Amino acid sequence: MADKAAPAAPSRIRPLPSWLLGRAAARGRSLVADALAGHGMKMWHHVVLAAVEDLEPVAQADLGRAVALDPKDLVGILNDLQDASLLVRAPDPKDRRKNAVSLTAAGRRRLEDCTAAGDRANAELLAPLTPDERVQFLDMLRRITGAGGD
Amino acid sequence: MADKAAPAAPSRIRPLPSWLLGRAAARGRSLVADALAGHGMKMWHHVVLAAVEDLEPVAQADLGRAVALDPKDLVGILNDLQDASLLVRAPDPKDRRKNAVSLTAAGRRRLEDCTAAGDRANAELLAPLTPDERVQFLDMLRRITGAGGD
DNA sequence: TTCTATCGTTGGGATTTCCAATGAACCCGC
DNA sequence: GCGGGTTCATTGGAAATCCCAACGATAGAA
Repeated sequence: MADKAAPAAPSRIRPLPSWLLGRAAARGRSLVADALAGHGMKMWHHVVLAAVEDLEPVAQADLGRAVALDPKDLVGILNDLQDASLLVRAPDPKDRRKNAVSLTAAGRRRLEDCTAAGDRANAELLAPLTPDERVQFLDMLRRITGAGGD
Repeated sequence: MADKAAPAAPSRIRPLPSWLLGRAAARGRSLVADALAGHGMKMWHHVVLAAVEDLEPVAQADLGRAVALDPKDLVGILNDLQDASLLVRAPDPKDRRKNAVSLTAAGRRRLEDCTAAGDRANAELLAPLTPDERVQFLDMLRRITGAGGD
């Protein structure tokens, strides 16, 4: 468990915020991916499932725009989730081009499981920070991501 | 300029630190990539060039371990950098299996350019933070990446 | 009607990341 | 010296991610 000696990055690279940020994000993604894998889900499955909960019933195009996912990739995700009976695609009587995507009861339960798993992974991710620091950290992240503009 | 409306992530996903971290890291990578592209470089080109500066003369295997890059990918990066006359691979007389990788004068100049470009990109990335916050932010990132353990 | 745009879907390309195998060269113990 | 195991640089390719183009079907506007 300790033989994964992470060598220090080059001296010019190590102090770069973008580098640290990339490393931290990679750790976060790894933790979350592991947690979700326990429920047979991947990150985008979780994201799409959560988006459907927010917007249901929702057309695929709107869904894709909501999560900034390519329509092609969304089809694959939705196929996976529908094959697992976590959501359904129903024809929209108002517009026969559209699929009204909605969660199933199993989808809602799975979403709860994934949310719990994701929260645990994130708790582990932020474990090195004090509660006050976590609040500050998230606030800084929101500002950096341009939550207010661009 | 405002038609790049970034839709809000799902309510269950948006507050996740791992999600924010991923978004912030993506922004950082994008900014740095754009800055480096102006010098015809990519992120790994910059990282490898900086690692060579730290370790030269260095064998490729050691270099790969230092930056945690797959040997195959390192070959491609080194080919690019050598084709651009930024570094040289010299046979190691002590061990004929090894290539002693060293910077050229042009490589050193390019590294300075990339460092300046990277610093500018990172300044833009952290622009929303006050100087004090930047110090705190980097400290938190270092702790999260497990700079002190794991 | 006809023209334009959007829907879900399919196909494919570019990029990144990772693993396996090769031939050459090294080191160690005999 | 000489085998056995290891490391070196390199090659080949799988898998995942991301992005763009096009299609038939459908809707809405002129």
